[in-house]
Amino acid sequence: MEIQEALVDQVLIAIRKIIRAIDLHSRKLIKSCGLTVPQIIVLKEIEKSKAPTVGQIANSVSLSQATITNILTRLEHRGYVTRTQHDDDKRRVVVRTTEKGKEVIGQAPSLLHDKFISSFENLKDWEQLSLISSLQRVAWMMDAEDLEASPVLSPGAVMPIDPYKLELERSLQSNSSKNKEVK
Amino acid sequence: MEIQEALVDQVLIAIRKIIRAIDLHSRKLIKSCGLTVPQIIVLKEIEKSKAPTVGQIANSVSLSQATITNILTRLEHRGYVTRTQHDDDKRRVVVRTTEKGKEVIGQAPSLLHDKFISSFENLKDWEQLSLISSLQRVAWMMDAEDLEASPVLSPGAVMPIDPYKLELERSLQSNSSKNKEVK
DNA sequence: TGTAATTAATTAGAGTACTATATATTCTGC
DNA sequence: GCAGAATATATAGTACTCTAATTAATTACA
Repeated sequence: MEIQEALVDQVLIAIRKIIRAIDLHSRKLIKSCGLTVPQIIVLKEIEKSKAPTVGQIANSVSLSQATITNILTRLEHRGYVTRTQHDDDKRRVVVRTTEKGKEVIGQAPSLLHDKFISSFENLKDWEQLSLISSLQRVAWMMDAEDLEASPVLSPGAVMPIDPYKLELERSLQSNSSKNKEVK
Repeated sequence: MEIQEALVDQVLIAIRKIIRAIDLHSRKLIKSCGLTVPQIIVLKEIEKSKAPTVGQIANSVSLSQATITNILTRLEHRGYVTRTQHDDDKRRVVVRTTEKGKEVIGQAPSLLHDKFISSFENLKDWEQLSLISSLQRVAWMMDAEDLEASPVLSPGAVMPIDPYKLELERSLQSNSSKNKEVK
């Protein structure tokens, strides 16, 4: 029982270290390319799904609408995106990248530390898959809370892991359509 | 090569989902107990290491000193902690929990989702250890960047995993000294 | 048709987190 | 003892993120 608690603590500690590492990396990017990780993610999403609305971006990148509005305001001020009213539905705002915006994403660096990426690439295949599977599993276990009235988890039931295997396989099959930002 | 990039993307996506889940949970805590996760972490740390200075707290919880000052200001306003000048070295500020502060940590809920914790506890032992090992490994791989002139990573070298085994074992041995916040 | 409910985006307000800078204090070397 | 270096904390400024409330536009239904 106490061991369980110590282990759960370890989970939180490890996650907070990861969060901090990602945040620090994001701040370094500001100096090297003038954009933060969230800004690059949003810019890329706009490029990927041509001329999306604010809400669509929010759904795609899993952030609140208010956050996207916030980030877009900054990107717009720097001339990387434009906001125009939707023709049919005037409540909607259509977002597009400018030429300047396209240019800056083209040369945007990797969203994860170079050291992490090289370390990751040096792992054996099964180790890579195991890492990703673990991360996705944790993400899923945390996400479950929001699914009110989710499928019954009987006490003692083993966590389903299949969704992640599926997601992983899907990503492997569709990777040819991904943009290359990692050299 | 392209598969590698898709996998690295999967890592970032999974981590961002985890970050968001933790943030959302933290915001829910504000309603249930009036404190956020970082506030609880800081409060607990003050309790644990009796009367620490601001810098000591920052080191213990791996946040910048400015962030701790920020959080302490809020905790002080609500009467959960006090700040007093150190007797010998007047640059230092000694932080202590008030009675009100001790009370509120006593009834503070878990820092991770209940669903996550119950899911985690239902995992087999090796699955729990595997999850934690993966998280710690990711944290380590990301942290490595900050260690300028770190031990040479020859191209093709396998990532060392031992530091985490050690950390894990240490936590298992010392868990009896941990406070019980998870029922 | 016209009001009510819904939907889309923004605004307001708060918390976390950083870097860089300022301020106060202590230590060091002369 | 005192000027300059080092240390500890606080402040300023920025960005991300959320929820809740507002504004504007569309849809539904009576």
